[in-house]
Amino acid sequence: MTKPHRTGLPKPQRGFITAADVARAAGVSRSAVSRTFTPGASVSQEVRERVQDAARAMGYRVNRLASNLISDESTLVGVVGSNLSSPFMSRQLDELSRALQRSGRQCLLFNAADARDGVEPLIESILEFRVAAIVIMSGAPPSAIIDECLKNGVRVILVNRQPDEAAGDTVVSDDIHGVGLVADRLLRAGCRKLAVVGSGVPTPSQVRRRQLFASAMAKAGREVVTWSQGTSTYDSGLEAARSLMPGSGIDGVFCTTDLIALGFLDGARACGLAVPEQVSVMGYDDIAQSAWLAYRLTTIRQSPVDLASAVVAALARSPDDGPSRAQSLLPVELVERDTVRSGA
Amino acid sequence: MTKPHRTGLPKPQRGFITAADVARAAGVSRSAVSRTFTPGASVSQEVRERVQDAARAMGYRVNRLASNLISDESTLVGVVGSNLSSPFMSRQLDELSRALQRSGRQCLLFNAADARDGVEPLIESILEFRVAAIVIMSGAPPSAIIDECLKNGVRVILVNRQPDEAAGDTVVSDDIHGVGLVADRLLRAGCRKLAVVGSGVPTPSQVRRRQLFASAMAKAGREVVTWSQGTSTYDSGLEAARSLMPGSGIDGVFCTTDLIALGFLDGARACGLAVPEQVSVMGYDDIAQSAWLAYRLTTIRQSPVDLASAVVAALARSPDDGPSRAQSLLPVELVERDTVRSGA
DNA sequence: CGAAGCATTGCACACGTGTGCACAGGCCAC
DNA sequence: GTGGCCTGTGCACACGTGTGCAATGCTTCG
Repeated sequence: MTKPHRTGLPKPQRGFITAADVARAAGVSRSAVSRTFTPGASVSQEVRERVQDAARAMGYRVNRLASNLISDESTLVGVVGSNLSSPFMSRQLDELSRALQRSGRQCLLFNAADARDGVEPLIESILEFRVAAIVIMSGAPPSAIIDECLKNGVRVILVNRQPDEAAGDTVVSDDIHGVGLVADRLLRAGCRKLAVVGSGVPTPSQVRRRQLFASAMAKAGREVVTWSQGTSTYDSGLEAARSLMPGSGIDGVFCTTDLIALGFLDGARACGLAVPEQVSVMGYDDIAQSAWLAYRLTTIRQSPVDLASAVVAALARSPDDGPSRAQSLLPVELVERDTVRSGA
Repeated sequence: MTKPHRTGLPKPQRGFITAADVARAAGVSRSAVSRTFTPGASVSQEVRERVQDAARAMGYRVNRLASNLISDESTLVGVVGSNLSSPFMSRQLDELSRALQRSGRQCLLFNAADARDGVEPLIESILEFRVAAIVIMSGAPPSAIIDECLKNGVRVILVNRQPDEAAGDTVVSDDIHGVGLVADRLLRAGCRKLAVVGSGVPTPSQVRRRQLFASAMAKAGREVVTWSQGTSTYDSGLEAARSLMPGSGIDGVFCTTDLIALGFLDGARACGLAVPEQVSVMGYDDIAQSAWLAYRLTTIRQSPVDLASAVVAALARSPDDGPSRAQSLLPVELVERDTVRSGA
């Protein structure tokens, strides 16, 4: 059912005021109205004011659908993510959406939580809106569809995804350095028997951190127990501590995510283990909750603000240079709190 | 700078495939292509298959900008919120975006965090995209602009806002019942000197809960101390406990938000107060962290899933019935944990 | 005073799609 | 055999906007 053809009524009840309406009211051509709202266009001061007054009075707003349709320069950015309510992801989304807005873009959000058959249909859907770019913070898009995005002039930015499989710009946390800091700190605390606790879901950062930690410890000649089950949640950490720790002799634990680490801390305490006297625990991300007095988790900080800036910077790069494959490494930093034995 | 006029090249390098391209390749008219992708349109099986094959091969995707431009039936929903990284808000956004997607809509997200001069310019910007509706989860939009949305056929749904000031549908948590549960529970625990702790930002739910609690306690003849400073964060709760509790004799506290309550708990413990033996503490929202072993906060649950359903239901109501002012009350529920003395 | 330059404005086309209308062709019933 | 009905298809218009091109009027310089 389409909009009924403009009736003879002077003011159509439904639908928005168009530039033609404003032009008629201001006694100018429609072009003049369009130029009034186009920065840098040539309009006399007098006409501009007349148009602006009429537009204000009538409640005129440029129709960006029509505008984008013709100008081919969209300010829409598709963002796909899952676990939007997890502390780290929600923080990332918060900062990203702010940065996008500050740079004059809009954020078309797609939640991948229900995407049982991958993010591909989501990306298809995003492309229908002719976005300028797609930011993927979750899921593993097949490289075929990424290539198709790029072919159509849609930038693709992968956040913490494997960069070697597909094209597109990549923004990744410096896991090598970060996990190195973790390994150093736990060794300095004198830990002899280590564990790495992560989720069973093989997201790129999960497996990467686990492998980096294992190899660093192997190099130092330390034994490492691996626990990977469930999802990346507080409950997983809780269960890990309960079923892994009692009588194990483990005295140093790296949780691949702060959220897991906090659950692990509570689980360890419930088992009667003293942190950090008997077990040292480290996390990764530095979510807000890690600073809470009940936890004071020693962890690795990666800054969502930096991530947002990096994404916007990647967006700003001229797309005419062809499908770039630039990778930006985000700095990380050790945050000392109270869950690792002092290295004295 | 507009797209260069279609050159003589058989395959334009930039930009998307159009329905006309597909029609040419499949040897049919452009109408046939359009009808193939329009559910319920009349196309023969043979043509449909030929079109679909060509479309798949060429990577054709309907341009929803052009489609929305003409059909006037947008599936885009503007969502404005702030504090997107707070546990409760991020959970709400998570559920809302999922529910919107499940109902075939898309979510255009606007972060109001940087909006120093109100959400009005944000709403202006949203309207330029000719969204079907706007969901406002934050900020206090002037009723003038809400009326203008409605006049243009854009539904407006206010989440936990004051419904009496402006038109538009409203979805609110049942604060009256919820705060009633809080008051009952604290009285049943035998608390004699109460405090209500909230942020200094006068959001509707903040002031509402504070007032309801104060009047309920006044009715029961109990003294109530009010503390409202800072924002609705963990740190506010922490500071409140430190500067309010020592030597005050307060034995029952209602924090208007779980996040504040968790900070308050840590602050109270830091002051050497035993919870719930010396102080009973209750929150509101039931965020995930409240169930963590370090806190086990007794609180009021309001379900973000219910909220999302209510918003989608409001969206589904026919807009032809004129600007409705329907209000849906979300049920709340007492969650008993360990921060309130047993009522025995 | 005339010519040239410049600012301003309107016309007309383009963007990509949905769909009413007319028309063609096949099928069925009388 | 012929008229009526139904299905399928193409033409053409509409949606609201940006902008190149030409025309107009004004200013300035020689």
